Amino acid sequence: MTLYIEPSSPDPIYRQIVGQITRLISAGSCPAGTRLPSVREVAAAHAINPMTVSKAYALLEAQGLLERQRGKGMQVATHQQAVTPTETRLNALQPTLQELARQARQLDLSLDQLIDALTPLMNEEQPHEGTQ
Amino acid sequence: MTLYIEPSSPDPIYRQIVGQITRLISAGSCPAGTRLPSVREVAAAHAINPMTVSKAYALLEAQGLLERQRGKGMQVATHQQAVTPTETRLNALQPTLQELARQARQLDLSLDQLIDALTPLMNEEQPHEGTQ
Amino acid sequence: MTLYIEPSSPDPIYRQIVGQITRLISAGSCPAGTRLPSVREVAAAHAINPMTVSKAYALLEAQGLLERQRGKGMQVATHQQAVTPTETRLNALQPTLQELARQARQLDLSLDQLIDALTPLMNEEQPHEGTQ
Amino acid sequence: MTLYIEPSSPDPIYRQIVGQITRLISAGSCPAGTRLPSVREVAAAHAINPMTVSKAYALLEAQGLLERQRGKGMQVATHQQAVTPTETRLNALQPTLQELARQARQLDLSLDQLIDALTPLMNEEQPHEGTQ
DNA sequence: GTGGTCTAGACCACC
DNA sequence: GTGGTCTAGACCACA
Repeated sequence: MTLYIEPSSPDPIYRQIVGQITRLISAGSCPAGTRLPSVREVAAAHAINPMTVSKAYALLEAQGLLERQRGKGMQVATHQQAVTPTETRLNALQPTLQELARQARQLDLSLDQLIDALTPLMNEEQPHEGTQ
Repeated sequence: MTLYIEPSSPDPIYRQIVGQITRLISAGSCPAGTRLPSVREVAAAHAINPMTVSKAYALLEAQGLLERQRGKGMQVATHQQAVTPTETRLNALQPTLQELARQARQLDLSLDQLIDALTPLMNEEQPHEGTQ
Repeated sequence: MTLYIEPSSPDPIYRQIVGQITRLISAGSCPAGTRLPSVREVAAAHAINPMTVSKAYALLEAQGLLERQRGKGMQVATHQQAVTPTETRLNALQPTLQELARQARQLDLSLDQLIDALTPLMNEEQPHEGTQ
Repeated sequence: MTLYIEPSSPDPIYRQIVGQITRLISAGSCPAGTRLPSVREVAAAHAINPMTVSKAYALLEAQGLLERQRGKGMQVATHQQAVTPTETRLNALQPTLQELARQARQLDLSLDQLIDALTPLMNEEQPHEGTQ
């Protein structure tokens, strides 16, 4: 459960956190019950405001993905499915896919060119991942 | 040079305009010297405030993509290359591509699954849109 | 990083701000990372509308001279050179120099006359100003 | 009496015309009675709007520098001094000189550097001159 | 007709 | 606290 924050990203830090945790859970990388790093840990590790981390956790709790254990921090909700079905995970990717397709069309780039550009990005050994 | 505005999009109207024009220019759809629709035209056509359009144009001018012709409106900067090379256009797409790859890896989706999801989006006859 | 505004100047306030900050940065007076006074501070200090300051900052950001730190204000872009080389700074002065030379030639004034007129202006202790 | 127009200059076309003619007259290059090219000639020669030329001529007439001869165009006012004294001509240059000094100080450039940059501009054989 | 400038005010998002 | 976004309205400058 390592998070990667990009402070200069166009999308806000709290949303980066929400997005990453959401995806890690639905991919099954964090089984139900997994303990999350504390707000302070995350804040210190990335030199960001604890309020920002707290906001992200609160949103995830409101969505039912995380559970708060008083005095012990947050954990992945126990009633979480083991793994979200592939179709559901693809749906979660739709907005980004559509955004990409839109920009590619405006830039007059073909599907093949897209695939060529995407392939190395998917294959390369990434530390883990980045912005969100 | 038709613009498509999505007022309810998460990203602001002026940025939608900036993004679209930027891509249209680099795709070669607007050769150097092309006249842009007037601030008032765009504003009236999309029922938005002229200031919003003006702001987009001012930013594009600051970036050197547009030039002002006093009393005659704005045009695509004359020192603009006819068409931005494919490589450059692919570079412009990098942030979105990386974002997609990161999300896909976090969701534990494969390159093939990505391609399958992307293909229909690139092929389908898009009605016309362009959030950015 | 003190700004001097001349509300009655022929050139607009936002452009005075843009011009001053641009020159301060290229003279090395504001190393990369320097925090800028907040929009509201500047607006209050000079009794001008915050939007006017904001516009100047937005343009400087579009030119890549400033960076936004979300929730913390603006700073001089980190990829900014420590000090712009003399040659570059002289280049920034070229338009004004050429303008001067043109006018002087039309007025049938010699280089020596120009220098005599310029010398006191460069030596005098300037109170503080900066139309742009 | 050749004019040089720079449509993309920051200062408006009509002001370029006014400035050039004013300076040429005060330098003695256009003795009293010299006929000026017609509004249409100037407009056609520089592909600018006749209204713009007309506005410049009207301003010069209002200042007493030009006289309108009905049906025959404009000429340099007959009561014009042969040559404006040097001091007066230097005064006309003051705004540009001050602007230059201000920018140079903000750019942390020295008087000597200014002179070095100015010297070639004053010596070079210029077609005649440019913007204004 | 074109764009520009500034103001005032309301509201949002982020940290 | 920071900046951002948009609106509405008034007025100016330029061609």
